[in-house]
Amino acid sequence: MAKRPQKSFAALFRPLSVAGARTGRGGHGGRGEDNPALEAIWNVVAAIPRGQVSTYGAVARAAGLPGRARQTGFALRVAPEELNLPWHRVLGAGGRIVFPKTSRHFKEQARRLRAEGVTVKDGRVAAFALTELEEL
DNA sequence: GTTGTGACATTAT
DNA sequence: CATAATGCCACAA
Repeated sequence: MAKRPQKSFAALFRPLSVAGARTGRGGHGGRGEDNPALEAIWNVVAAIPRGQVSTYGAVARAAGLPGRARQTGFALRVAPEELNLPWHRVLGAGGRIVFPKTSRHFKEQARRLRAEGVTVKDGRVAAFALTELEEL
């Protein structure tokens, strides 16, 4: 049966030249993904313990980027799967999933969270599952 | 260099 | 609780 290729999340978005996310800081022969901000965010996200969830704002703050919650989303969007980042452990404010309920990501994220031991109800997770990420 | 958009947050209505 | 508006900052065209 020919089922749809079902591309991965990142594949669906296809940010195009994402690899060159570097803000054109060219110069000295460096590699592309040298964005400290992205790396910091990835680092924080990867540091989220299993069974716990965090929010974009908290991750951004833990990454050293207070007030840049959106950048957290951007970082995850361009995050290569090779990093195996638990993006599903990152939710919106109040532990609310930012994806539309009818979206594929929503179900996938909820499904994964359940697998982690987190109770998801109506696109929300138990508040006690939220972590402050006191990174540093 | 300007405009528009975004895997958000917060506050107001 | 839902929607609207505003803020905030970075990236893309």
